[in-house]
Amino acid sequence: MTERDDITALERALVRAARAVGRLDLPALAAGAPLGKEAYVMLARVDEMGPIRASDLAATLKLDTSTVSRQTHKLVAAGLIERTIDPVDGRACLLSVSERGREALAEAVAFRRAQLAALLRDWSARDRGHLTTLLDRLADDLQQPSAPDRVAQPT
Amino acid sequence: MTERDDITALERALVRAARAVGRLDLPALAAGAPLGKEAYVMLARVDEMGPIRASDLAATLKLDTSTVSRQTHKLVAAGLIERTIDPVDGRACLLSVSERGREALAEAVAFRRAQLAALLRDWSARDRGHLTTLLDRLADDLQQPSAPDRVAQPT
DNA sequence: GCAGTTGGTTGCAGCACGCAACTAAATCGG
DNA sequence: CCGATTTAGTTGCGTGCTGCAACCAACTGC
Repeated sequence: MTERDDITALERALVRAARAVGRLDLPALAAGAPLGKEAYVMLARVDEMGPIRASDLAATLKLDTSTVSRQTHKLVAAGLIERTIDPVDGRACLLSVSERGREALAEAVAFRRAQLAALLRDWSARDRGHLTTLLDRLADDLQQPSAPDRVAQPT
Repeated sequence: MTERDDITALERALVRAARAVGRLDLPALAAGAPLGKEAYVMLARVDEMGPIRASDLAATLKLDTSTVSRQTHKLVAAGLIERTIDPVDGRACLLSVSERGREALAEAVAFRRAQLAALLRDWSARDRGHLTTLLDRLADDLQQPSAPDRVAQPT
């Protein structure tokens, strides 16, 4: 029974926080954020995973390839991403962050960091670190392990 | 410098976790979840805030009244919410959860709890509690205090 | 070299959302 | 008490992200 309430409370907190985080982006854009949420996530992923195929990007983001295709096209059009043909496979393309993209990403990171720092200005470093650790672990457990998509499938 | 990296890491973890939580819903629906994310949030809010006006609901959810109007209409059509005219103001309506709605909500809560419990099955009660506390505080700080929408406005 | 597979793009549809225009009901001032 | 203004909610319109399915082009295997 304790665990029951325990999990329920966590679920509530999770939904609430996820919502709050998500809603942070709309006003941020109005306030001059350089990149929208989706562009930011995608650009950051491309940046950290080096030249990467569109399909691999889609896989790591758990998005449909069509969605990635559209988003990357936007980023290419904006000059933030470069697309080169994969030398070992003529139909694939390798995505990498351009110089402009790197700048935009740095700017976006700075903006978000400042925003978050302002919002959490009275948190202790200890609590921030703790939350970071727990969130990373949570994200890992939510995606990686046994049940990313399937939740209750006997296989 | 330490704080700088500290916040950056937290921001990354936050985005990742929020994304993971959000993406949990799509497969959940496929796996038989009773309520979509939005319907769930709205129904839960109506449940906890008793009979509530549409405009107040919109305010607490930080949504446009038009969005709330549409969503609640769906819920009413589904028989999960009852809409009565506010006795003290003929243009306002009071929303409350119907009996069917209460059942659906309970079912949804149970589903989500089970899902989460499965995903976090090897977490200690201590860590779960800690995360819950931190997330609640985070959600509070992200919405309530000084900077819910405006992020950098001198006022 | 042809059949089958795989990477990516595009048409289509669904959904949530915000803004603006609108209706109806309340409230205010004369 | 009546016209003017404000307020609660609804609806039209446009936008953005998303997945699915059909499609094209390039690779792979027999």
